[in-house]
Amino acid sequence: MGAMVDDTRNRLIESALSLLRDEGLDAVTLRAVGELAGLSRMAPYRHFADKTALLAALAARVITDLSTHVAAAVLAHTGHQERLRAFYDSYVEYAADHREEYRLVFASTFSAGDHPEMEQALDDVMSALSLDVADHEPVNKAAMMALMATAHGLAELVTAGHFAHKQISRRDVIDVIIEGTGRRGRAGESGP
Amino acid sequence: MGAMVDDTRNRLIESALSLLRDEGLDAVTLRAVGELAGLSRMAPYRHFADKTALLAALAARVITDLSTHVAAAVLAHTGHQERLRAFYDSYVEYAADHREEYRLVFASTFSAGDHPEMEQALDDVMSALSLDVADHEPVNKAAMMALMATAHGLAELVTAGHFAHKQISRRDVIDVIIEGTGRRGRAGESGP
DNA sequence: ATCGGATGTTGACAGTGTCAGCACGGATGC
DNA sequence: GCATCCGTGCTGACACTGTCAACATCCGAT
Repeated sequence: MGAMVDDTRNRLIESALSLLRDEGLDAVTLRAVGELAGLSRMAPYRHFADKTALLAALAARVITDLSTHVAAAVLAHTGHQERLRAFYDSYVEYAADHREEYRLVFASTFSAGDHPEMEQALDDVMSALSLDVADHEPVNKAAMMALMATAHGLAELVTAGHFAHKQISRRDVIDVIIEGTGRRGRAGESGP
Repeated sequence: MGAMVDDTRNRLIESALSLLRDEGLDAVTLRAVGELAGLSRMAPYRHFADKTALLAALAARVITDLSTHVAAAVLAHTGHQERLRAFYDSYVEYAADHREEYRLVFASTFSAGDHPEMEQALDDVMSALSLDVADHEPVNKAAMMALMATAHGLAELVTAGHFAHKQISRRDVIDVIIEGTGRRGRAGESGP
């Protein structure tokens, strides 16, 4: 296939990421991406089926970044409660600090299940993070899902500005959640 | 201002909603909306500042619908645990049955805080629903936020297809969540 | 040396949101 | 009664987008 591990392909993703960060999703146009990568518009079509394929690849990259960030934070703590807090804190922190990127991952433009690369990245993140949070004990799938749903919901409310606007601190909300979540997360009752 | 309580304005919103439901967000173009309302393209501009303003108004409408649906389900039950379950169930159900509409509400196209009409609708929903769920006892803001975050996170994972694809039932995940959430949701410790 | 495929380029096109400018119609002033 | 104005609607034009075709180039295998 491509030259050295698909060099230009990565350069295109990197260009798209840069545009997304600096100027928002609207600025990520194929023409702009191509130009920033030192190529012409249609160049991306030699590496991606269409624009959404490029965005999906970019989303996969973002997911990996998020995962790295959160995993590092979680593993820096010991004890279930502490890791759980580190998980929520770092997850929301990443989303807040990388608003445009985070929102891209859940953007409505791709049905998520359409792009295997992205689906794969999401699966990896979920199982890996759940394992870390639960101190590497087996985790049941439903609990894993609940964990991710809660984290994501928090992140969206934060990136949508529903915290800053009101007089609510992230910390308080996470406290409330942990209070309830602390007792779950390990293997247990249900499971297909 | 407009004629009878802004008749055409509502007709435009209704047309946009119809398009959104039947053909997805991409099909909601100003030209199509105008035509479906029996008008020309630029007509919407006499009632909305630009396209995102129309979408925001539409989103506000969807939020109200969602709220009605969930409130009815919650109030049909008694007891904290039962209402909590009804809340999650009906919320997720609405999102699953009105995928495109639900995703519009949290679409990245508007920063949410930009459009007061929508912000207002969201605030109303949150406080009203939280009150219902908590059996009309005072609710602390952080708990309210936690409730909404969890419900929204669940809804997004469902509409993104992350449940159907895997072998996980909504029910199991909601069970796990309720198990932890049951003890919160009332007024309590913290406060601004 | 030559062929083929991968990679990249420009031309063209339909579709989009939006800015101007013009047309109508009813309410309001005298 | 007439003039005026403003809310509402329309078409024309424009810049920009994603994408299809068709053409150029280069490098490795035959």
